[in-house]
Amino acid sequence: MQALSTESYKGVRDFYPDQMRIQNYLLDTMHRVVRRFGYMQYDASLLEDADLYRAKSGSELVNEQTYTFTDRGGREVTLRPEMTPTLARMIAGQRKTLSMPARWYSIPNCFRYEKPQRGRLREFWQLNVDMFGSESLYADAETITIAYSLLIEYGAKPEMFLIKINNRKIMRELLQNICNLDVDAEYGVSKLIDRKHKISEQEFNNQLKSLCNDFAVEQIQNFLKVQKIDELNENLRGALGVDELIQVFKTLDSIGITNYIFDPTLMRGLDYYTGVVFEVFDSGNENNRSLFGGGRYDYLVDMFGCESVTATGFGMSDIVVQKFLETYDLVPDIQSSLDLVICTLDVDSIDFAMNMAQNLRNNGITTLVDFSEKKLGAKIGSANDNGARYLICIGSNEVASGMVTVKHLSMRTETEISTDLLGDFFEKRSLST
RNA sequence: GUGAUCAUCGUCUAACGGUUAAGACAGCGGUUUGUGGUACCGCUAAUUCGGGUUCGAUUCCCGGUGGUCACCCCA
Repeated sequence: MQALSTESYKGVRDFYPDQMRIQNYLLDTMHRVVRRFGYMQYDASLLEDADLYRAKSGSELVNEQTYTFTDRGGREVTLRPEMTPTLARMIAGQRKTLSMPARWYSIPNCFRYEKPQRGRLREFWQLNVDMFGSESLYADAETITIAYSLLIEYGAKPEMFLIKINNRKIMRELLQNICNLDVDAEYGVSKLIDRKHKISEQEFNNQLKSLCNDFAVEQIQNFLKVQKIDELNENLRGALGVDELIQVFKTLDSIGITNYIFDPTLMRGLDYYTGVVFEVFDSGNENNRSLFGGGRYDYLVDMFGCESVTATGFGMSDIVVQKFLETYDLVPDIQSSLDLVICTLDVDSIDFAMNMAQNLRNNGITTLVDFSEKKLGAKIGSANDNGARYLICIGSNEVASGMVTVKHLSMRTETEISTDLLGDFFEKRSLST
């Protein structure tokens, strides 16, 4: 019989303890920062009815880029490729009873059937932060502030990343009302602008000319050259989207966030965005890559047949954050931690040690009993490697006398104490060190 | 999905169309039978899989698998 492979399934990761500590750090930081803004956690199953994604994005996506299968009852099931449709479903389901605005977050694992690459795997964890039921632009500003705060909390400096901001409404005003494009042409131009940085100037202009007339081409080219919001030409200055952005920028300024720019070329791929959109970029010279982003999507809940609920939010994947932190050497060296390791010196002392350890654990002290038959020196070494703060050896002397020697491993000090008093000893110590 | 590129002990590296595939780290054991990781010695452990060329393939060729890069897509 052929041996089974020890490799994990294609495109997913095993989290050995060393990686799990990092993963926990990444996710714990997300929880901490987002809760600090008053957001409440929700979650759902990773299984969803495949129709949920068909409704939103067309069947091609569902069939080719998701894990979709038929269950024993003949239902089409999809492993969630993202959280937003699930969230919209949950919001719609409780539409009448939720108090708005609702500030919700989640860190689901999501699955995409794609060819894996670095930073892009088939399973990933994605922080989702969303606010429902507020059409205020302060909601958009708050969302961007959370995104900013997360990276700062991870240890990033503002100059390490750049927040690009745009408003879909400006583009819609330009393409629909000023250039008078039909729906197809508008869609084509949008996709083209999204790809602008990937193709040459020449190529871009050629494709643009094939999509719309000379007047529109000139308008669009002029618009895309704009560097600052107040440089927008007369036609657009009065547009609703411009005023909205000015207000969001004012709020960001008042908070002290300076590493943002207005970027007229920023589209974000998603069709469901309706207003302010933003995307955070690594500002390092080598990889100017997109880290994550989000924006306003006011009509997504409509597909559940209920009253519209305004919404704004963003998503951020664990993998992208980790790669970003690695390039700036910001991944902390996290040690596992143990309050105490008890080393047994002979087999007859193990029961005594086990009993002692259990009493300490009942007092909330993290205690490991090393009952292996290794040399004592090796046991002390591995206690150190495991991040233990204190060490106690138990042999026949200790069992007979009830007195133990507590070693503080890093300070190399020893304290002799009765086993009865150990609970108090650690309770006092854990408060101080 | 398309194209490119890579694949050697658990990890990082070395070597070669030909005798037993080398080293370091890690792990385990010993020198040391109740107290600090050291030092010294030893042990464990690999050519991704399948096919082809060849007297002989880990090496060359083809294919699979997996990683990486670009495209596609990026929710």
